[in-house]
Amino acid sequence: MARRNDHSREELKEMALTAAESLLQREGMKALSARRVAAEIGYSAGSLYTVFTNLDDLCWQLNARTLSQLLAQLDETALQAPENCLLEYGRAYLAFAQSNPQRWSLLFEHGTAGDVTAPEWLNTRILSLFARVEQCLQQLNPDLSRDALALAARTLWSGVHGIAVLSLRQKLFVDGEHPAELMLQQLIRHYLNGWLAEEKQDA
Amino acid sequence: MARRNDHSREELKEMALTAAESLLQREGMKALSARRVAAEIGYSAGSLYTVFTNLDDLCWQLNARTLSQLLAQLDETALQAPENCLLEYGRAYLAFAQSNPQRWSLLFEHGTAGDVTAPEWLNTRILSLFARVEQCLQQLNPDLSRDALALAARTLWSGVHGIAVLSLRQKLFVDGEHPAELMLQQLIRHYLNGWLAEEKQDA
DNA sequence: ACCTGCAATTAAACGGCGTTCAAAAATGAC
DNA sequence: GTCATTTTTGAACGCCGTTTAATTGCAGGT
Repeated sequence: MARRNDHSREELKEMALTAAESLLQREGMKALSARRVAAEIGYSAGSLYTVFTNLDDLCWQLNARTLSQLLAQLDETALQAPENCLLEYGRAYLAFAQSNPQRWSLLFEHGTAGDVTAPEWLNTRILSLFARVEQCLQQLNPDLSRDALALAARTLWSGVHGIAVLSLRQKLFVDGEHPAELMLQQLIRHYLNGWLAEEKQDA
Repeated sequence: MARRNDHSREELKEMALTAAESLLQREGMKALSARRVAAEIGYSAGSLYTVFTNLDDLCWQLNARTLSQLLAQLDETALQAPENCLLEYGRAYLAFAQSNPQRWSLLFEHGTAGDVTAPEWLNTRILSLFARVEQCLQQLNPDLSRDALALAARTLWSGVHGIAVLSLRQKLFVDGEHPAELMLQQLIRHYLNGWLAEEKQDA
């Protein structure tokens, strides 16, 4: 029996999340069970329910970390290459998905079934991703309404996301060395071209 | 006990798939279990294993039907509006996702975990979706290599798919009546504009 | 009508799951 | 050392996918 005060509540939560991440990466979503996570940190399954309300809660907190790490990586690349900001963001997004397939899958596929919806504090982090894209777009096209900017950012990023999904699931069925990278370049280049051309035309 | 010869093997499979579809639509992916499907058609769970190798198999066969229905709906709209073919395809794609959220989710999220991969016969149907998009693109730009066409089709369709995913999962966080429809229009218009402009420039 | 062989079907079993909760263990205060 | 308090557990409940021995129902021969 694990002794009390061996670990504080926060420590326990931290240990559980770390173990869950490792388990997820090693053995995939199917292995991510309360019993196995507990076993990995030397506690019983019931103990997890003193720090998480249920397994969904654990997953969402895990997803919050994943999202933080993803955002951090986006910010890193942005510093290195401010001119091609959007392309670098896209590359980082795809790279993250490909090097962390399981965590990325959990991030976008958990809580999909039934009426369970992701908590707000998780969704706000997704919003902050869009904010970065909006910022890039605004630099390219400064005098544009907030709404139009928001819509353009979401449209472009849906495309990037779609490439990441289908590439990761191997549903593209196309030859070539790095098809996803090529597609990303084409999407961003062509979309921005069309977008800028149209906005210019309006002005 | 269900009597033998009440239903042929094929009938049994048909009944199971229909019941599974109904169950999926009514109660979501979590309710899609062997025991419940069997109960709905008055058989025991074990009987399903005489027509399906396992639950994954059942899901894939269900997905094959979903895909067929999706393709059929795409073809319908294509007949009605040959000039705006791509936009109509996109609308039909989004509409299908929104009116069949559970089946659509299963189609793209099943078999995501672990090493289990979708069977080839299922993937070939996805290919036939890309073929339709390629055909549209070829009409817009007849003298283009097969490879370039394939890549453009997949890039554009990844975008449409991304809009469908994020819209269905309510991860867009944007106001307005039909944001997905607007985004679809923008994506296709801008991407095609940029694409055509660039190809013209090359020629 | 009765048997018999065969195919269809089931019930029970196995191990695993999420979740709950009474009981047990470990602690800090006195 | 005792006791109240907090932490942790283990067992239980009702699910799950899957396998398999046993049972049931049917067709054909006599």
